[in-house]
Amino acid sequence: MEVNEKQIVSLLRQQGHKITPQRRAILDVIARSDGHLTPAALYQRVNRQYTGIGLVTVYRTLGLLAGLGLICRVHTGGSCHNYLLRRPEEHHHHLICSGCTKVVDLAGCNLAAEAARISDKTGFEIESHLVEFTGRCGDCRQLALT
Amino acid sequence: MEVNEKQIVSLLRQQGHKITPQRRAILDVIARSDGHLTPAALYQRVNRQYTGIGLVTVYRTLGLLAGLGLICRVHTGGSCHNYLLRRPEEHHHHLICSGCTKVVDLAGCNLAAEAARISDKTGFEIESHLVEFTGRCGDCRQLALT
DNA sequence: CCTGCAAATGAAATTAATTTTCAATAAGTG
DNA sequence: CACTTATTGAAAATTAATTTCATTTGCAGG
Ligand SMILES: [Zn+2]
Ligand SMILES: [Zn+2]
Ligand SMILES: [Zn+2]
Ligand SMILES: [Zn+2]
Repeated sequence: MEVNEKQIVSLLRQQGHKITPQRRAILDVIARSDGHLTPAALYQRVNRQYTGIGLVTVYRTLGLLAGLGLICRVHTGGSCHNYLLRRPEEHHHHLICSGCTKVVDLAGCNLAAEAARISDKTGFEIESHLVEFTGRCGDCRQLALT
Repeated sequence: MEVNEKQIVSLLRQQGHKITPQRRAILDVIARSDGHLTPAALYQRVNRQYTGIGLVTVYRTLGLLAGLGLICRVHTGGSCHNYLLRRPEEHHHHLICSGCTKVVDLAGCNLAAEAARISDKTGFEIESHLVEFTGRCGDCRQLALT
């Protein structure tokens, strides 16, 4: 199920990207890592085994891989420079336009059962959840047509 | 349904926070704003009507309000300093431990129907979605007991 | 095996967001 | 009114991420 290094390499080639030692090193470290890493943490790991691989290259490679859907990004809350929305109301979800960053509140949430299931399965005590849909609003789609 | 300024003020007082002119100004602007704002944008708006309110105070007030659940944060993708996870596989969701930031992949997703419904209702063309559950893992809960 | 060119790299500078520090100020209690 | 303590804001510090640009290099084509 998991995409292995060889597959990634051939996909990269297919897409016209070059296979550099740096990219190989990064892929290798990712392949042998568990869990998740910040770009900086990955940079450190890579440089424990290989030399002279720049942080910029790590950023660029991660961007490339994420863009191709080969790795995934996680918002780990923390101090992400988030946008703020007014209107408290109850818990709800968000719909964000990728064109103009307009945000629409989505009332209602039926994830309680799902949360309970996850809790049972994983032993986590679920505290909260975040759901965001991303898409293009009508306005932005109009603009794209011209 | 919405919490109004007066209610917020009394809640703040209840919690032992002081009601300063700065906080009033920020609350006032939030109350009259639509949609969402970055801290910087809010800062600008506040200073169009009031004078001498520092950006730091805006940050602090937003943090306070968000902490009390009176406003909400949105991750608008962009260049949030995200954490990265290995393992591509198919689309899936995440469960994040708020104690140790451990991330667990949650296989399966049954939000397609929901996405279609949202699309119909809002006119957005849904491109993707993000679901994150946050909770405390077994290990972190153990630690908390001591 | 060469050659040439576009893609990729990395050091350094830059941009940007957010947090910390700390002295001065002011809210609210009694 | 006075006192205590939270709050404020300017400036510095921290941190993350991107841009720039000269140099290097993968690899396609000969
Ligand atoms: Zn839009
Ligand atoms: Zn929900
Ligand atoms: Zn944990
Ligand atoms: Zn999903």
